[in-house]
Amino acid sequence: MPPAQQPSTRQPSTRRPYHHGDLRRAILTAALDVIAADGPSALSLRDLARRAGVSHAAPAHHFKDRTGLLTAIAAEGFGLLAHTLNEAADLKDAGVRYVRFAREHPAHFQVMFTPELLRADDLELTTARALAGDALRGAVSAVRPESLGIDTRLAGVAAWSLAHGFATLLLSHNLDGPVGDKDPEEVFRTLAAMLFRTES
Amino acid sequence: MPPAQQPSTRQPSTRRPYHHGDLRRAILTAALDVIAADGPSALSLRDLARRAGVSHAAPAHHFKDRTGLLTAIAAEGFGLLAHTLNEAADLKDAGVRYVRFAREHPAHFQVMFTPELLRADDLELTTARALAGDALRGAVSAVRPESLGIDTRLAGVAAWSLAHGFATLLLSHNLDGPVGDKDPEEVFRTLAAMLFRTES
DNA sequence: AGGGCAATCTTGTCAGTGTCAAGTTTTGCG
DNA sequence: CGCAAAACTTGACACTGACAAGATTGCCCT
Repeated sequence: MPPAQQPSTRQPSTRRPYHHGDLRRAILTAALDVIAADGPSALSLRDLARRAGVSHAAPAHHFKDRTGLLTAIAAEGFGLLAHTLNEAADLKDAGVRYVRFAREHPAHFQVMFTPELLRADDLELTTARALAGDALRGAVSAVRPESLGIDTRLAGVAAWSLAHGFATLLLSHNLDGPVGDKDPEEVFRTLAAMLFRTES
Repeated sequence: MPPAQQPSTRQPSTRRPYHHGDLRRAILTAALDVIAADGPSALSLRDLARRAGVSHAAPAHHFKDRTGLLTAIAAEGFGLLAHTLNEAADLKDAGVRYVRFAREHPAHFQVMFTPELLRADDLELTTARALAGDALRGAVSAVRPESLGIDTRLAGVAAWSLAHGFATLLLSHNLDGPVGDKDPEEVFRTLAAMLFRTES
């Protein structure tokens, strides 16, 4: 179908306005849909432009590149992740939030950890990633050092690996068998209890 | 440079022979190089053909598709992984071998766990994946059930998540800081000791 | 030995894509 | 009010994956 000209601002006239209104956001959400469904390799700037009802070169004005679009997505993802990790009660809760983030924002998650698709030196990306890193380290250092093995640094790597591996395998449908119809977050809580013999 | 015509079989004549000799393997290894360097999205069938010194349509005869090529890589990867996991002494050794596999075959590893790039119903892929799954389950069930928490199924998920997450984060250069110049396999051994309070 | 068939590889073509350059419309600010 | 910049369009170019049809070669079978 012809993309149903949405004025979305201004005149309710019949013809599509020259300016979209919020093209940047429209392209971003369309891209997230495509990536969540078929992965980043299925992403086409021209297709996104068609979905938004604009010309094929319009996205370039907001993101410059295909790489620029993906970098913006990754930066947004790290921001969202940092936000939810900062509200974690303890380390286990941080892990659960990590898994939940991957499930609720699969496109962000996938792009965030595919560095060859990103502009590594992008400022927004690096600062957002640093924020997320701080949040993660904060959650790790909050646990009493006696309860974990030797090094808090290594304990952080262990926790991150467990959560990241679980989330990744979950998204790639490699845990459909073992997890079954159980709530993945609840399953992860059990795994986390195996790693750290702490409370609950 | 012009791809240095390698007769590799038959006449040492100066002109390149019509048949390549082992084009399938040549394309595969070239693809692995490209993927290891710049990820699957940088893969171009025409570029691989140029590297092998054949025409742009030659690869299609061996792999049909871009998807077919990636599926063949994934199948080969699962075969290699199954082979090394079957020789593991115990669960921790299986984890170490898992991480070593990811480091020695980063292209295989990346493609194996990117299902949207693969032909899901391919026979060679599904059988190879099943073999690898059996090998993993074998390594998990070898450990005495008392030493791990409750369910062996869940213990397997925990071990797989830890190894997979560590390998993934390693390949995406997210552990360059924490691991530093230490041997990653040795670091992982420490993490594995945290998960399972078993021997050594 | 040799004839023919299938596997392998080539050439040609088409639609689709990312990116750049240059022009057009609109917004907003001095 | 006017004008510069932002937002978007049109056009073009090189590149890609895929398909079709033809050329070359290895190999099997009698």
